[in-house]
Amino acid sequence: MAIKGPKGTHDIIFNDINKWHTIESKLTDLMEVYDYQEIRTPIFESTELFLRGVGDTTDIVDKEMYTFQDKGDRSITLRPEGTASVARAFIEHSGFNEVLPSKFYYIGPMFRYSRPQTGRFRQFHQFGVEVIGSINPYLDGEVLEMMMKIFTSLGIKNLNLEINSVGCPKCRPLHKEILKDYLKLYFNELCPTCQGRYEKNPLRIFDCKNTKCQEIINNGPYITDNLCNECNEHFEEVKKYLAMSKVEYVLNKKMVRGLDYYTKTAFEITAGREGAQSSIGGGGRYDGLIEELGGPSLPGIGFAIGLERVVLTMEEQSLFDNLIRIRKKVYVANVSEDNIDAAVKLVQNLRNLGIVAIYDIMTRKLKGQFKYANKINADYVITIGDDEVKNNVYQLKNMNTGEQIVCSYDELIKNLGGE
RNA sequence: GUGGGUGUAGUUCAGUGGUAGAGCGCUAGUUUGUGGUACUAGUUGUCGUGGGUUCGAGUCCCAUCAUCCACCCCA
Repeated sequence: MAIKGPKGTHDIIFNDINKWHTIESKLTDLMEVYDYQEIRTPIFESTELFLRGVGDTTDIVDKEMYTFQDKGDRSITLRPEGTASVARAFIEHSGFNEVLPSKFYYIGPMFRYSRPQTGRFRQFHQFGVEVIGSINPYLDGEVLEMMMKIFTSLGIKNLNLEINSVGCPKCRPLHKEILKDYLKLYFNELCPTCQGRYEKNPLRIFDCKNTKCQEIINNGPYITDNLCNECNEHFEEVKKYLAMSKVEYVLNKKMVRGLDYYTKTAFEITAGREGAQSSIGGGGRYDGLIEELGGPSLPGIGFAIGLERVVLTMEEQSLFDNLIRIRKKVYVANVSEDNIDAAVKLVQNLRNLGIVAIYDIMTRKLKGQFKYANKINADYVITIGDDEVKNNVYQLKNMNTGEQIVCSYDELIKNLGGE
């Protein structure tokens, strides 16, 4: 039995890789425009980083981490998300002594041990952005606007941005008490999961799908009603920026995100997929994280986009159909084996001019070579035979129009767009 | 972690307990130096794996593994 890839992993192979390249190049282009720098951190870290950074009441840490002991008996974890690593690297390299804010983006694999299903893998890929060092609410707005621009520039439709404010260490504890006082009255009616959440993280009850729990929580106090002045003003400014930038959003007072480090602005974005795994990105502000991880008290904000879900959404919306290949492909065919060396030489010359060129390495007959050229979507086929070699001319066929001309080397290069 | 579906060719899938199949793809051919269409031929199978029932199992039963879908959670 042949060995298969581990559960929850997938290969990006054959034509699929073009989809990823398309997305990645769009992303890196945009990041340049916004003047963000790429950061590459290791894909494994000390387990402790995630325990402290992501939070040990989260499901991610609780049950989804790939953790193991290495040969030096260190506890290692494959990163389940990117923010903690970026924060760690920022602190470790004293980013706070450099010009602020630090603006990073990253792209790479993440690992979570969960049951795979549509749009969910154990090794999956995220693109993410982190900005450290500014508390300005306009930054929240800019980051949101940028995230939306990523999706719209890829052509993705039916986007739905939801935002909320989850408060800060000043107002959230107070709100939690108010919420708990309210929930106490209905405690016995909550589902078992939510009864457990009551002590550990009552805000998460908002996420419950149970209709009874929803009924109870819908009539309860919302965090946005109990924000401190600072958080409230901040949130108002964020919304002002979004209105100014014509970024459409829905205020979702019930949204509470699954990671402990979020403060103030939190957001999530979906793209019209029905039900399961419709979320293609999310993020928020994390003003306490840098300090929590041993750095100075600096605010931060970021988001992550699930690339598998972007690919899935783009496939569903048929957005890969009209990908335009900018570089033309030239196939150099030989009439017989005697002409192969001439074909090779031509291919080498074309390549030196930056023209994409290939020739037959399967010793196919001429007809077979044309079939092959057609299959690989060659734009041109140049045929080399004894006549052409003798007369120093080239048969150039445009595979899209079917037109074929005889030309000199200079004309050939000119036709192929070379210098 | 919970629940459901499916495992047969590269792929998508037929296959009533009795000789292993089709479409697509791929490879080659259809006499002369030219693709897409058409036609012809070929295409590698421990029918996921291990047990059981049976004269006989791709088919029925059990187990196991894999995979897909949904829940949970998230991207």
